[in-house]
Amino acid sequence: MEVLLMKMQTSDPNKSEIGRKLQQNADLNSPSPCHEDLVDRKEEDELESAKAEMGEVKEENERLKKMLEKIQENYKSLQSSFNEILQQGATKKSTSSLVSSSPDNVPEPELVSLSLGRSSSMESIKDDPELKPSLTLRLDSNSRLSTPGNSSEDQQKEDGAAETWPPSKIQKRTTRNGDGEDQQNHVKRARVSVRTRCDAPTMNDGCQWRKYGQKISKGNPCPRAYYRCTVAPGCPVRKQVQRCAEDTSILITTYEGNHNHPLPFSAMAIASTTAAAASMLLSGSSTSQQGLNSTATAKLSNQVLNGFNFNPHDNSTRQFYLPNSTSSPSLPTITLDLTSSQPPSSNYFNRFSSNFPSFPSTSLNFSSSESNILPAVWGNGYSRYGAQVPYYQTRTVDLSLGKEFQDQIYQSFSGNNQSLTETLTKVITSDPSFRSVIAAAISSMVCSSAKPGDPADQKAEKFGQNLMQAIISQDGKDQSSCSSRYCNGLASSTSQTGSSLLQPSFPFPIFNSAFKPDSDDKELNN
DNA sequence: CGACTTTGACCCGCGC
DNA sequence: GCGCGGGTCAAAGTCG
Repeated sequence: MEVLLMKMQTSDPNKSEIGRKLQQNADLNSPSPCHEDLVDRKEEDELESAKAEMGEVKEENERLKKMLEKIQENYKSLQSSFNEILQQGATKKSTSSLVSSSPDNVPEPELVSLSLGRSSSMESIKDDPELKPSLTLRLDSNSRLSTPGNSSEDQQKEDGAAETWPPSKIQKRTTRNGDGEDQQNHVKRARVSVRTRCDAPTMNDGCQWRKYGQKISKGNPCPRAYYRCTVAPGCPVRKQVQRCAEDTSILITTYEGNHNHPLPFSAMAIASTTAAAASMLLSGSSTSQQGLNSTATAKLSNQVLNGFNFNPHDNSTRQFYLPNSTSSPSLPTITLDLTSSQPPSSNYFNRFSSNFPSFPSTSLNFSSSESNILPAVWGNGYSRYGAQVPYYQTRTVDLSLGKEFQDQIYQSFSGNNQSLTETLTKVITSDPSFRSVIAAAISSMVCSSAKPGDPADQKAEKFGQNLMQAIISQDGKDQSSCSSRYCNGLASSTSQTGSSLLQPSFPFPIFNSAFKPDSDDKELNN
């Protein structure tokens, strides 16, 4: 924005200078000595170049003006939508609580079908109530956004919730090792399992990992490898890598914990996505009476996580059961299934790339399925290896987005309909948990822009910033969603050592502005 | 030589 | 109490 203003300002001096030159040129048209002809030519050249320069600057200014207008429009629509939603928020909450309690007092299954992939293959099992597993994903979580005002104790509790690894063992082990971590909260833990097609032994997710163990787990001939993050000493993040028994081309990477250090740029995508997913899961299990045994699957396009190096080569949507060992029944696990890729032609966001050349081939592949989608890992209630996964009766929270949503987004991007931000706002604000996932996905999109610094890249980045700022400022207002917590989760530990530590790893002002919502208007209005 | 991997031993929780 | 299985440790080996 500042660049634009500077350029607009600098264009005026150009004009006046050129005017002066024109005047000089007119004066010089009168007969003059021969040696002055050379001076004339020089000045003519200068004039020509100045004219050309001016033209370029004008064009650029026009472009930037249009960008500015569009951004401002988007911002205004976002703001008005949020205001609307804020006003309606109280009524919505009461109605949703009414809806959730079924009239016949039959406890409904609580399924969170966060289906960001496009799959309808699970419809076959949707109607069987026994097959509906449990994920208590309470969207009106009691958890509160950790703001700078919050005590560090709160944050530690929150951190301990998501970052404790291993759950209870480490408590005893750490006494041996001397790692003083807060292991109090054994209940709030979450794993994020990412299923990808990958030929390499592990996915390149941008982080540094050190292998500390390998085991042959029961039911899967492929050994499971244990890694811990070595980016910073004492980082609690672990990951398990194991190939799927049914299809060895599928790599199941299970992450647990949040990084307590600034992340490499390339690791942002996966970290934010998994943190969002984990946070989403925890927001449910934290408030659920019965939801400790929750498992969820979020089917994301395999291109959403741009930090990954893997090559999807299978367009078919297949369902797999995770080995019981991977989807440990004792831990809430959310599975990001990236194995069902889509042909590029069917991908709306790929189509956007024509309008936004700097957008990477990232796709938010929202499900077009109209139904509740059961995650692959749930299957028929039993893992393929015979271990029963106990389910609890739960409430249905369907986050799957229909084709209408896709069309709206596409049309918005095409300029045929309401603005994209307006559309996204409607969808995002309709569910706080979904906001976190959107924020993560968008961050990964913006993160991976190919050519930093070019105008289109800045445009894309601005868009992401606006959207995410709106998302998180909304979070800050209702204090109940998890997207802000996921941001805090990423930043939480750093806040103990210094608030500025995280900043380099988050290229977006959004993460900073989340803690100072008042700055939003100033920044965007400038 | 340091960082990383391998691998057998060990610890612990859980189910029977 | 016992055995099983998951997860971790740590010494030895490997690699750059």
